[in-house]
This record gives sequence, C-alpha cells and structure tokens, in this order.
Amino acid sequence: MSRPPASGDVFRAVADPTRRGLLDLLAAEDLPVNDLARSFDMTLPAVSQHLRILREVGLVRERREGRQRFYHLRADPLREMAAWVGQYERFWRRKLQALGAHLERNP
Amino acid sequence: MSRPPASGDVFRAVADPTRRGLLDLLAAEDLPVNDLARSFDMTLPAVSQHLRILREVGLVRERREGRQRFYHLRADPLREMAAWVGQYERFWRRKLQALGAHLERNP
DNA sequence: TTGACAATTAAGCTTTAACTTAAATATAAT
DNA sequence: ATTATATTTAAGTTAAAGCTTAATTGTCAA
Repeated sequence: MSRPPASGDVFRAVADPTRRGLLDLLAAEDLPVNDLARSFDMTLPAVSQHLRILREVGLVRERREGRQRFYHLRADPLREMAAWVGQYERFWRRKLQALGAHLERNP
Repeated sequence: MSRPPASGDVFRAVADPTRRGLLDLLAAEDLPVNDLARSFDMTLPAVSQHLRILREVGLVRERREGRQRFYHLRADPLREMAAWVGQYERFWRRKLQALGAHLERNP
C-alpha cells in the first residue's frame, strides 16, 4: 500500500519560515538548489535538507537537468491547509461585520 | 513597546495536531480546560501548556469563571495563514482547469 | 582520466518541543 | 479552618528539529 504522502504533516512542513520562503521563491519560477540557497543565510546542505522535507510531503518535485536539480512547486498538498483554515473564515468575517454595523450606527 | 503578538509563529502554533484539535473544539463552543483535556490522550498539564502557546499567539482567550477557566477562540491570527495559503490557490485551480479541459477534449 | 561543480547524505552538536510527575495557586464547599 | 476542585507552573526527561562540517555521488569539461 502506498500511503498518501505524509498528509497532515503539511502543517509541520510549512511551519518553518525557511521552507515557506522556498515555496514562495518556487511560486515564481523553477530553480536549482544553488539559486534557492542564495536567498537564505545558511549552508547549502541545510537548504537541501529543507527541500527533502518539502519533497516528502509532496510540496515540491525535483527535475534533473545536467548536474543541476531544478525544483518545482506542487501546491496541491496545501489544499488541506486551505480547507482547514477556511473553516475559521466565518469567525473573522463575523467580527468584521460587527465592526461594520457598529460604524454604521456611530458614523 | 507591545510587539504584535508573536505573528509568524501562528504557523508553528498550528503545526501541532493537538493544538489544531483544541481550536476545532473551541470553534463549536467555549470550554473549560478540563472539558478540553478530556478529548486528548495526555495529562491535563500537557493540554494546559498547549493552551498557553495558543494564548501567546492570540488564538485563544481565557475567561475566569469561578474556579474554571473557559477558553474562547480568537480566529483573527489565522488570517495571516489564510492569506499566505491563498496565494497558492491559483496553482491548484490552474491544475483543475487543465484537467477539465482535458476531459472535454477526451470525453 | 583528472579535476571542478552541483547536490545529497552522513555524522555529530545544540536547541527546542512535547511530554511526565510533583508542587503551587486560587476558588469553592463543608 | 480544612479539604476538594480546577488549573497552572516548575523541574526533569526524551525525542525531534535545525544546523554544521566532512564525506559521497553524479555529471560535465579540460
């Protein structure tokens, strides 16, 4: 059985600011590890390890091109997060609405 | 100076499944710690510590009532997360659209 | 084929997280 | 006053994260 690639741990994968930064970069364009690493204040292996974690939860894919490895964003696993956080939208919407009503009463 | 209540660490706060569970419970109703703790397979202090972390990032508030402490959801800090993950929506939307187009060509 | 480059894996270290049990605090009930 | 209840804080343990340097693998170029 091939289990769904570490679902649930998407939250943990994305908890780290470096990893969110990596995803943000990859949202713009596919990039090789060296280029990615330049944006962060840590060694190349460290970035490589972060990429491994993103790979494990399916948030990025690797494509080999010569001796470089281009990373490509796969956003799908984030849908789980979007769905979860979406359930809370009504709470802040409710509050905004209350604020609006208040401003209307007290213009 | 009162710094913005630990913004950015909302991701980390919510990375833990127990803490997400707590928020999910509180989305339905305000509850005292004991009632909250019953839902989890760990000691009361452990749950109390999770609640502290949620408090620190402003995701819950405490209201004292007799000797109980009712916790109340404050969803606002999740907006940061919603905004971040929302930026990725276009990616899976694009993919769904591609799938749709494919199915139309190959009915 | 030797050497340089791109990246990962291995090994080790330090910090942080997530628990536990025990002690402390605060309120309520007897 | 004592005792019980609700919760937190303290102290200590274990495991996982996040780094680093060093060693390894694979590809290109001279």
